[in-house]
Amino acid sequence: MLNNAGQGAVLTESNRACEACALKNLRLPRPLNPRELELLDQRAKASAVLDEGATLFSQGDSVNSVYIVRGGAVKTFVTDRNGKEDIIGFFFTGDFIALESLACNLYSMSCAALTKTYICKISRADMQALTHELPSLEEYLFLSVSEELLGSHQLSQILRQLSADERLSSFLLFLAHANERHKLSGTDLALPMSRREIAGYLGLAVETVSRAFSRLQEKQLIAVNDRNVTLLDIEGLRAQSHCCQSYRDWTFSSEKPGI
Amino acid sequence: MLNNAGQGAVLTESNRACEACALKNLRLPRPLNPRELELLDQRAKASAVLDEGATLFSQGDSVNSVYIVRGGAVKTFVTDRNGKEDIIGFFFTGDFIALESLACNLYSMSCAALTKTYICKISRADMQALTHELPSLEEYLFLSVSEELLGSHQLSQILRQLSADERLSSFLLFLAHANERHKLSGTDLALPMSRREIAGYLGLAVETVSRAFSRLQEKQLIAVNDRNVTLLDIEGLRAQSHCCQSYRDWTFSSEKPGI
DNA sequence: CCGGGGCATTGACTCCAGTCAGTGAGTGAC
DNA sequence: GTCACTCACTGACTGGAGTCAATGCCCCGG
Repeated sequence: MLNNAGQGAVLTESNRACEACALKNLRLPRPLNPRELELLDQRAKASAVLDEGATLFSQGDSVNSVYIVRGGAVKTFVTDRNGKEDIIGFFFTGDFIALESLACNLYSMSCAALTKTYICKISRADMQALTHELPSLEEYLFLSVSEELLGSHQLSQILRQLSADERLSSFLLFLAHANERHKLSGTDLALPMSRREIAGYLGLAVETVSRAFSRLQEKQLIAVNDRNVTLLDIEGLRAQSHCCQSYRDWTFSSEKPGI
Repeated sequence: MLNNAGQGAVLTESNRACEACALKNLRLPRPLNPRELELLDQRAKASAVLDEGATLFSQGDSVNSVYIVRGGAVKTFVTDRNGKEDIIGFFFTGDFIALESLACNLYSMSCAALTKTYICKISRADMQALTHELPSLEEYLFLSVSEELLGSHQLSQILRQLSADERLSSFLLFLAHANERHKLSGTDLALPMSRREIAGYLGLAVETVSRAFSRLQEKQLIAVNDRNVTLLDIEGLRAQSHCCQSYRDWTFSSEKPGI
């Protein structure tokens, strides 16, 4: 099912592209200062290129590294007894992947690429050294995971309260938000994930996701062309997803406090 | 609805009970070392006693402190437009409450006591000072929030996949687990929360929770007497809740790695 | 070229959980 | 004592989402 197994995925040592790369685009609880960036950059030598569908790590693998998406998109997921994938999260350029796994020895989830994806890798040992050199990085990690947790609470709320159409509206707004963070269109979305993956994330059946797309289109809220979706009426979508303005908005509002 | 409002709840300065108190029982990603404990202890002077239903903080309040449950139980929640409470989490003796809120200026949720509850309070400034004196505490906080996040993933899984009976089974096993952490019975549970609160946590209607209790009782898996529940067949319950052995088990397995 | 497979969509049917309604027990105010 | 209120439970009905099935599209390989 997944080509290109595991940790072995095309690692190119000392890939100097890192120097110019997207670490600066790390999703920010607060901006990294130059010194933090420089040190991170020095450590983040090893990188990987994942083809679509390739696995970065699997549930049960030991946690030896931290990964950052330098470009592209990945999903984290667990596979239930029926073979259905339960999607835990999507990660885009600049995101730490499953940072919270550092609290464990073994991954409790798998990670695979949605599209061709470039990964920065920092070994656990390097990360440990870094956080000792640079206490503010530890704080940064705390803030990052905290924001993930706040986002997860919102997802839980969505899963508890919202109908299929509302869930999909929330999800599209979340993607639009992610797009905007990367200076892409906030209305024209090229979904990197399949309907099945959306279903696995939103806790719906594939057919239900498909029908929800159709209904939102009928309501003139979006225009759907396969994986290309145009948001026609952001306010209408926001109204649909009432519970939360847009996924993760809380966590990104106003300036950032320290601990 | 909630008696006894907010931050003002019966703060007794310099309550020396702290010295002997439950900070040692902090839920552990790893044990705090004696120095960490001592420093925490010194700072955690101010404490609060909350009557049942009393609010510790409300959505929108500014985040000025960290709170730890010294004894009792609290819920964190948001109230939706229909006045229904969406329960985000339950916290018991030794737990940090909504630690991830340190990443924000304002609370994105409210917190209220389920029973008479004793709270330790550490001001944000003290916390900041502490983490500078004691870098390993920062790591501790990172691990704590990471584990919360891993737990939240499991909850999301529960909300996505499981039927009402299965959700309740998972929840009861989670409570049993929490009980065991506090050296209480893992089979005889005195639920500190109402059916409505369980419903708000599991994303169900109150009536559905009630019916789920009845069905689990019919199946001889539990014995229900109002808020006193006896788990008769742990393995049967575990089978019901298939997705995850027991809520948070992942996060508490094996020894604890550092970053 | 055609066949196989995955993806997306749509329709028909089923069923679980929500809603509405009614009951009884317990508690607190007066 | 009564009244009002909350909590827990149960029954009857409804509806939204899951399931099963069929279709069309596209891509890849032989």
